[in-house]
Amino acid sequence: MARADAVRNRAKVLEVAAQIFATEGLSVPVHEIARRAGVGTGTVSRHFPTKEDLFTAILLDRMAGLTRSADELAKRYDPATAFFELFAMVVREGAHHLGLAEALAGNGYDMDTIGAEAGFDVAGRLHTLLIMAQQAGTIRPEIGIGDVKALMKGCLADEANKNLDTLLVVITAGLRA
Amino acid sequence: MARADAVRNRAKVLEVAAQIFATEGLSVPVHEIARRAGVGTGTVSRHFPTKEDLFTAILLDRMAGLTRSADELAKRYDPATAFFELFAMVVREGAHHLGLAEALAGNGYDMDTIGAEAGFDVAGRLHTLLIMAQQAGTIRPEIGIGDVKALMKGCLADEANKNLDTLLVVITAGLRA
DNA sequence: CTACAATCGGGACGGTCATCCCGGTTGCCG
DNA sequence: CGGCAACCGGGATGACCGTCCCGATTGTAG
Repeated sequence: MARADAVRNRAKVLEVAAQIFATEGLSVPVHEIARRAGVGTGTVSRHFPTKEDLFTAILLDRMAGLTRSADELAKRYDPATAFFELFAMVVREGAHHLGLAEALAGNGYDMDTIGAEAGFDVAGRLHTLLIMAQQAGTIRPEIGIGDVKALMKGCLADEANKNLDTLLVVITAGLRA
Repeated sequence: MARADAVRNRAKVLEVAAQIFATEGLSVPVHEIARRAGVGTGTVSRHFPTKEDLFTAILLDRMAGLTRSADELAKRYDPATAFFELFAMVVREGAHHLGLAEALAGNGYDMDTIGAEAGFDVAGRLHTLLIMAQQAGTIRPEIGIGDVKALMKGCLADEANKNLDTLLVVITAGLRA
């Protein structure tokens, strides 16, 4: 049985790391995370042998929520609406989570693979909705999932995040058939 | 009068660095650039005291061409057409120049400032065309230059660069009033 | 051709960071 | 309450990189 303090420390590290990754991105040193969590770097290393392990754990948590939302949208709305809603949801999530945005921007973390392996395949859900909407004739047929991801990255690149809604309007208008 | 070999070395470094930045991005070590140029790291350092100096020199060269093209477009076409052409031109330039794309994506280099100081203000040209096109009623009025840059980054984020034209069509359609 | 100064090469230095390791500590079972 | 195994802290280690420095070299003026 794991010791109580070990469980507490693991949770504390996870909580602090999630906060830091969200506000300051992935380039924060592990030592800094340990310091703010009030533990030693060794403690972080033991629970998450690699910095990537730590971030993956946090990522999966986020993606779990998105996947659930995706499924709800899919059954509640028509494909195109569900697609655009999910698109906006992912982008908004990334807009106030710097680390997530960086991961989406492809700084070494392959979110698709990570998510797919854990059953939280957000990209897959998006792709399915895209194809369905295209078959229904509501989204341009020549669009690929790669184009969609590129546009998502564009939204996340908006530093100010002030005009996110404007961008979404433009992109939505452009994607519609 | 500068020594002939110094001139040669400077040119060689510039040429090799441009090639490397284009194909492998900005994270290539300076030592590697020196090695491939057949010179010592000291030689690189002397001509370009900082890695940023080296990249800036290359950047300015690219931006000079873009600025010239921008001016031609502006006098040959109506604002909206010129805007979209310039947009496409910048994106295409970035598509086969990894370093340029990274700089646009904001990895520490402020292209706008660099370009403006040297008189190659691509962003400024783009902004002017945008406003003119908006006054002519051909582009949505709520768009800001920040939105435009975000969309540009999106295009450059397309790893495959296969569907660049598709993306441009989508974005153009979305931006039009 | 000679000598000197500009230039060169590449190793040294300093800084950053992720990961590993180990002596000290403490929760927990009996 | 005692003892041990699991756990803790944080310093040590090693990798990477940009920049600086200096002894060796070489172009060039005279």
